[in-house]
Amino acid sequence: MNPTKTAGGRREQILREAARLFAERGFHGVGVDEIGAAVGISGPGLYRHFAGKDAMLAELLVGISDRLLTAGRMRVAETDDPVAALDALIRGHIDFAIDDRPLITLHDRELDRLRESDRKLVRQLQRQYVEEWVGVVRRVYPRATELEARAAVHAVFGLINSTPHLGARSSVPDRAAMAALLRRLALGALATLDDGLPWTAPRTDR
Amino acid sequence: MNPTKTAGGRREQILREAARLFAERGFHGVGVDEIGAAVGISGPGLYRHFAGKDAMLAELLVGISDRLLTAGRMRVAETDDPVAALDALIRGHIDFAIDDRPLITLHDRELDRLRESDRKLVRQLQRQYVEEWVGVVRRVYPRATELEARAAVHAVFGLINSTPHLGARSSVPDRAAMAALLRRLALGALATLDDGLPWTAPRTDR
DNA sequence: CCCGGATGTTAGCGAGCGTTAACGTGATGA
DNA sequence: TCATCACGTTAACGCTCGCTAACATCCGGG
Repeated sequence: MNPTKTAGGRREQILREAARLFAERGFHGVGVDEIGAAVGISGPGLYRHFAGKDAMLAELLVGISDRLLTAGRMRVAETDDPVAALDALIRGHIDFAIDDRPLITLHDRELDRLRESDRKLVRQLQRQYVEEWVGVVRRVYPRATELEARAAVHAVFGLINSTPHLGARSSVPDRAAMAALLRRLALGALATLDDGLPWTAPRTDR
Repeated sequence: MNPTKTAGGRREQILREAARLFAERGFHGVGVDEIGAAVGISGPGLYRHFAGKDAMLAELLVGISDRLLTAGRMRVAETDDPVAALDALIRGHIDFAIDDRPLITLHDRELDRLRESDRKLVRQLQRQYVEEWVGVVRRVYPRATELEARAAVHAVFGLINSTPHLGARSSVPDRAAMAALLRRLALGALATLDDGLPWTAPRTDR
């Protein structure tokens, strides 16, 4: 048993390439032949590892949602300080967005291509992840309403998940700088939840 | 000539429905028969108004990119105060994201389905729009580097464009509140560009 | 009155794609 | 030695889908 090229490794290799292709050209825009070619086999050979094209997408989306939720819960459970928990959530999500760009892209783009049952499962996992964030945000910023907190959490997801849109150009900051910048931006956005309700326009006199 | 149901009105109606369907199920996930059914005609009748399915997407994406850029330039040109210009850009983008959700969704999701020439045009318009933002941001926050400003602008786009992901549930704030919240979050995120470089972690003692 | 353009309709073609069928091959182990 | 299994291959089927062809209908103007 070769640990680097076992059957499980093959599956993971296929999933990795499929994720990349799906993110690049969309689920319907990628043929099984292309996925096969990306891993050195051709076309229908994939059916020795997966029940079908749909099954690959389902495994990808369920996997990412589950990992996000599990990691999020773990980070929150590790501390009693809500501020530290929020920071940990932000850092974790940023790491994920930077290191698994294709999956993040698929996560909120190809959800509707799933079978009813899988879609429901993914949505449930996503919702629980959001709830984890909302709970922490409301503890850090008790003046924010439930609706505000929820919308703000989604907005921060959009902020962090914007990373893939920058294209892998040379014009992008390196990993550490990018992560630090995204963290600052996310914390700065959420910090406005602490202000009084009639929020003032930015001062012109700086 | 009936101004409400002229030929141009028909085209716009088709474009509106096509945008909605493309945003819901993806470009490849929608058939021409569905688009036709959405406007009361069936299937190939669309070819009296558009050269093909690709042409509809192209017109949608070029249209939205052009409108964003034009409106952005106008707002920036209307004032000499960079802070006011930035606020105007933010407000304008928010209005767009809230009022034209399908188009915003398509804008950064189905770009690769275009012919080379159209894709190049859309990318050019998008780039110019980003440059408009980056220029204003750098005037407001001169301590930010070019790369930081550019990444921050993309992040703010992601933040504002997160609106469609909230689903049209009842659990979403009304238009005015949502717009105000997004504006606060965007301004709060960008405000961190003004801080000293070694950005401090959020204080625990609040 | 009737011509012609605008705007639809249905039937059908041709290509692409996901999937299955049938078959090959090399390693494993009783 | 040979049955078995894991893992691929190619051929082909059936369905969907974008698009075209051919034909209908309404309607305004000479």
